[in-house]
Amino acid sequence: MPELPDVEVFRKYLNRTALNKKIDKVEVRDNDILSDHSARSLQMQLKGKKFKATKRRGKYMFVKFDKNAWLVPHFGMTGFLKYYKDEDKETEHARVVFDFTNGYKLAFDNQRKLGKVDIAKGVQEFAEKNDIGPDVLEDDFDLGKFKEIMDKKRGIVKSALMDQKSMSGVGNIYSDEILFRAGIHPASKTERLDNKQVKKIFRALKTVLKKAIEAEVDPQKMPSSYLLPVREEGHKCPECSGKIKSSKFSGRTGYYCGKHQKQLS
DNA sequence: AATATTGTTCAGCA
DNA sequence: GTGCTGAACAATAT
Repeated sequence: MPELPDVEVFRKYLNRTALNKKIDKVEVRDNDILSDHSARSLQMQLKGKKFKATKRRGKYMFVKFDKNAWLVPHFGMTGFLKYYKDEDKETEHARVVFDFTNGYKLAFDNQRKLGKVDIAKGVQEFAEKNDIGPDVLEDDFDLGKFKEIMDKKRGIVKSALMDQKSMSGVGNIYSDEILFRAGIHPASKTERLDNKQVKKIFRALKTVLKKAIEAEVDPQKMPSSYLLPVREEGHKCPECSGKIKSSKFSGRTGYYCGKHQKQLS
């Protein structure tokens, strides 16, 4: 699940549930999830504090709990947040649980343990240290900037969009959706795209991600002309008379329409 | 039972 | 050194 729109939805969820509640303790149920710091130091730093504000950069979420101190959840391939009170509401793979003094808890659920919970001094500092590119939904990520980045990229365009060092936020699912809307084949070489095509991809990128956030990431609420609700091999293309195909691109399975997304030679 | 999976990192290669 | 690709990682579903 967790690409940019998913993380944005989780961030808003945290904002309306766990913000400004006093933290009583932190339960670390799986140490794989922690980055460098220990469970003990996480507990010591957070006890008695409140989550004060949230930010997001690409697929990373930032939760402020002190001056120059942010919790940084990252979900990996699976995961979400859950705020609850009763034990029986607890989710199956709650790896880190924040207990609040009001009796509620916030769980960082992460089935496959590829997610991480880190601590940073700030968004900028964390982004530089971890080489995370500009967030694609920021206002200053405009067509000029996108063109500049794409000009430097080689290889298949789907991978270029998914390279978090160049720009952050787009993953496997949404790169498919973006290229589907732009009518570009996922395996097109980035260096072969003309200005018009780059512009088309840029437009699609902004629209698709915004729409997904609006739809709260529910495929059923996405426009019916989108690929997402019908992302399976052999399905009829919602845009034209073509059929949906799938194939491996740089090791990831991508879906596209065999008719209106033509491969560049 | 082998194979797939929404992310990131790193070895291998050009 | 740089940049791209594919395997590995973990746990579960089909």
